[in-house]
Amino acid sequence: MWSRLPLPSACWRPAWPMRWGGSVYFDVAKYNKEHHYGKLSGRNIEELIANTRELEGQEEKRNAADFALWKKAQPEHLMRWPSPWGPGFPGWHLECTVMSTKYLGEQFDIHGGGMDLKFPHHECEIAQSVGDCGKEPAKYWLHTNMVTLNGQKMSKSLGNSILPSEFISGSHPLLDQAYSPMVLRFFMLQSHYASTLDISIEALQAAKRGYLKLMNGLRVLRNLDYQPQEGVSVNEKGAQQVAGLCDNCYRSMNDDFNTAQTIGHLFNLVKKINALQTGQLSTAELGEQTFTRMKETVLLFTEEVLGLREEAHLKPENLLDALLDLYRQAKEAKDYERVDQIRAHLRKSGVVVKDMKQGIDWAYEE
RNA sequence: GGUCUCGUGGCCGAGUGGCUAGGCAGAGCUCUGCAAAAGCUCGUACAGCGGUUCGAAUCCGCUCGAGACCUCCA
Repeated sequence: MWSRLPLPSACWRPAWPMRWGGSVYFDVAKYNKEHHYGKLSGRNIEELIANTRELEGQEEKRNAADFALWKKAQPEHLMRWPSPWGPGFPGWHLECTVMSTKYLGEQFDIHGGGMDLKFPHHECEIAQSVGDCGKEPAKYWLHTNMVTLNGQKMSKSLGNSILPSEFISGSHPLLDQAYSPMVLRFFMLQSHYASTLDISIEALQAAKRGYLKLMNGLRVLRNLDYQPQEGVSVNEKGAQQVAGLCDNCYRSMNDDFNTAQTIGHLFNLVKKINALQTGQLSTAELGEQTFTRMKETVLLFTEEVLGLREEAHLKPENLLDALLDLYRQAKEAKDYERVDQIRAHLRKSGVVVKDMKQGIDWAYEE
């Protein structure tokens, strides 16, 4: 991969790197004379150096805050590429900088990552980019907080770490069932990205039901259309309330991606949608403009902005079994009109019913 | 030890000085052949102590508790 990327020689100006043996380090102290190393995580270099302990393998650095740009490959090292300093491999921070520069340019809009990467990794990325081209790599940094499990940090040593794939399959002793990707997404969006999120069975179950409630609302909404009614005028207060909820969706997302609050507003709108379905509220009371706006807003925020979509939960086999059961009953009752009806319905899905001596089965229509 | 974050009702989780967050669970009501769904109503929460203020979950201080980073590897 590295052979296809612009290699460091083009990337580094001689201002801050310093060479040592076959490795190259970034001189943080020197950089800090002109720029603030630590601006992202609110640190200053004096404290960093004062608080650092002596560790092995750091003899090559001028001081502990320096970081490797290019590391000399030891003979047994598998990763190795040629460079002006001999065979080696890029430092961790440089990998990211070179890749993002190649694919996103010298400066891009948003750089995400867990808050554990804020220091030192992202500070180093900033220093490298500024050192190289004078620009900070990202306009905005978006740091997500950590996830805990039953109030404890997930870690391998505690034996409480669960892989994403294990959530989805449900194959983990700490899980009571499988949780689909959309349920997990909903679960995470219910908290702010910068807050810690605690995973527990109770919380996951609650999220699953909440997600299904939202999806049911969406399904109802898709089938709703504006119906004018004679003698029914727009309820201004109610319409304003709905319009306000639509505004709030935008407002909360614009407020540092407050997805939790946005979901809250969406649920308030789902209440209105359900009331419309059961006739406790009419679209005429809402007014065409407000109704249309509500429909567009809810679909936009749920599906496009939050990325929450309906997952197919229905098992076609079960539905087919149910229909064949009705078919069998109709046949026994000699209700041939109904029998033909069921056959016609199934044929629409490419399924033909097979009446055999041994019983009833089905096949794909050929 | 240093720097920083957090502690909200049974559970999860928004909210940063006065205005209903929301979801799940629970109770009651309406609707209903039964059941479900849905709607309405309810619990009056902000770790503890003290302070600032007309007023604090929200600001300040202290205490207790939880967590992150401060070093390597990625």
